[in-house]
Amino acid sequence: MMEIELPKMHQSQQDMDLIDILWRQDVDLGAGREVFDFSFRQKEVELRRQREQEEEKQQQRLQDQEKALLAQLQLDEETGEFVPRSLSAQTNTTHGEITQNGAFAGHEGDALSFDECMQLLAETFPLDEPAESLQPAPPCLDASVPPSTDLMMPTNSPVFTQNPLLPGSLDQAWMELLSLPELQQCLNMQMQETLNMDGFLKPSGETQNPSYSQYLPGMDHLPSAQTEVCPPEYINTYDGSFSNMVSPNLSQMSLNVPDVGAEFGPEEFNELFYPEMEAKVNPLTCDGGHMVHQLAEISNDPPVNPMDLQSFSPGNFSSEKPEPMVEFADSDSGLSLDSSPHTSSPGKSLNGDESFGFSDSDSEEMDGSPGSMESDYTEIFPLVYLTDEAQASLSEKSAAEQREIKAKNPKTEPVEASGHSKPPFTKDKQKKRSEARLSRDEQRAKALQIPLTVDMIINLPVDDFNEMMSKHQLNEAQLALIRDIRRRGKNKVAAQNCRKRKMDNIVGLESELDSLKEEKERLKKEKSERSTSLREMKQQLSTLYQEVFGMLRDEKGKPFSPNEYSLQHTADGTVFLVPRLKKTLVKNN
DNA sequence: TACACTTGTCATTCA
DNA sequence: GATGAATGACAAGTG
Repeated sequence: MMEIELPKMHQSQQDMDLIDILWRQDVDLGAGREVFDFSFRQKEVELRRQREQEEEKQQQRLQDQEKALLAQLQLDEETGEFVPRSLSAQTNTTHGEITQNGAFAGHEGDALSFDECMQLLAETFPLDEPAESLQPAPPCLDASVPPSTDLMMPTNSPVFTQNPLLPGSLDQAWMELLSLPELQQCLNMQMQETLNMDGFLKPSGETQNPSYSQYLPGMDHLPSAQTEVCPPEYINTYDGSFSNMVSPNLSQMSLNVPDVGAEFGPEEFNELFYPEMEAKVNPLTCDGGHMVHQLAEISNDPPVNPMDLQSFSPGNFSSEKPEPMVEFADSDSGLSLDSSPHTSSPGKSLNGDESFGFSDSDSEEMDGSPGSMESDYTEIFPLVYLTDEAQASLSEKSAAEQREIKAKNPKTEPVEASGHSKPPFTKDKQKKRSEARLSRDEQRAKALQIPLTVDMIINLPVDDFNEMMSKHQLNEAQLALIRDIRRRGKNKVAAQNCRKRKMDNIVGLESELDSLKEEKERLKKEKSERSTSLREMKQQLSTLYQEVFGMLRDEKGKPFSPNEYSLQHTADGTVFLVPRLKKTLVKNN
């Protein structure tokens, strides 16, 4: 039975590979695979069925294995250091487990060939959906996929260079896969995400891999002994990330794969980048219950600082600019990144929590250096004001209530509290600028020690304002500044309202213009219809005229000549036969 | 670097 | 005359 089917299968496999090549050549043009051969699809369906059966067997085997591993991981979970993978995530990552870990495959005695790996990849990515295949959904965007799923991949890749059971071309293929820009971008995103979420590196290797994968473009060729310290479930995740990220047309991509560093063995790499980890985890193996015990042993050790790992990571050797890493470390404060107007999003900049650490003295110091780095802080500074809710509520309160609230929150943002929580053209960034602009007035007022808030100066009624002014002894400069602040504040609001009205007028006029255009088109159509109707009526009248005129006879029974006579009718409907000459005379009369 | 857009500010007019 | 609203014009910041 198998002797008969196998040759057939191989033949179909050859056809499939040939069509695969053709399809991958044209997939960039948007051609679907089914375009090439209809019979191929039938063969493909059969092949898929066979492979699905094989996969089911493999998956069943792997699931049993994973269950055992999960049971082992649960033991680690007692230490609080390891979180077991979800079954679904592992199920998605089971295909290539054997293929990616040569030692593991050898242990199972069920290693797949490179072609089989590629077939599994081709199945993983639906070939009849080139659009999706060309743009595989980054697994990092999939919440269901653990971050470590992707990040484990690069650390496992170098193992192929060490694995005598696998062909050398497989390593190159992995290098190509890892060199995919999309994959690297995704890995970098995962790296950033992981570093943002985790303050320390987990001993499970989830955060080791980010630091490693981040520099894959430059150093992905370096072999690593990471797989030796890697629990098998992470090796499983390798396949999941691979199948999720690698596009089926990867063979189309010609990449300059760096020479696999023969001078970099896994031990050298580990000594270079993970000296401590190597000392602790080298005895680890991927099989047996020893791993669990040793992993628990690692988990009890102090966690490795991710930045330390980054400093050890290959990126520092391949990157020409190690300085950004130092800056990145400073970004943990949450200020350096967001403080930059180029990198900070308006929403983040408006987040009061991030800028809450600035004090009044900070803003005053920053005010003296416009355009400098501190000026950016000056723009952030007013964001420590009340929240939007408080500002909105402030805008609705009376002046007295506002004064009361201002007493508690002296730095209430003036614009928001002035009843214009939503200026006409205000965006977040512009709102930030607006706040920064008014904060200068506030800082000027503070510099002159004006005992009134800018909001009070601007929004108080004249009587209340005068009363407040009379309560304080103000010098000339203070009075002038208060008048300027009040004038500018009111004018600013007026300008905003004016512009809003202008825009509303423009919108209204545009709408009116549209309606007028529609009316014009309707009238033109109506005119055309009327003209057509009139033309038809004239035609009918002419026909009727000729018909009636042709029926008229003189005394001799001869028809009247149309050149000598014509028919005319009066208002009462009476019709006369009038000679042409007489008709002319009648007209003249 | 040029350009468009937004916003703040000033000057002016009017009620 | 003082005040506020409205608006054109200009400058500065930003993408």
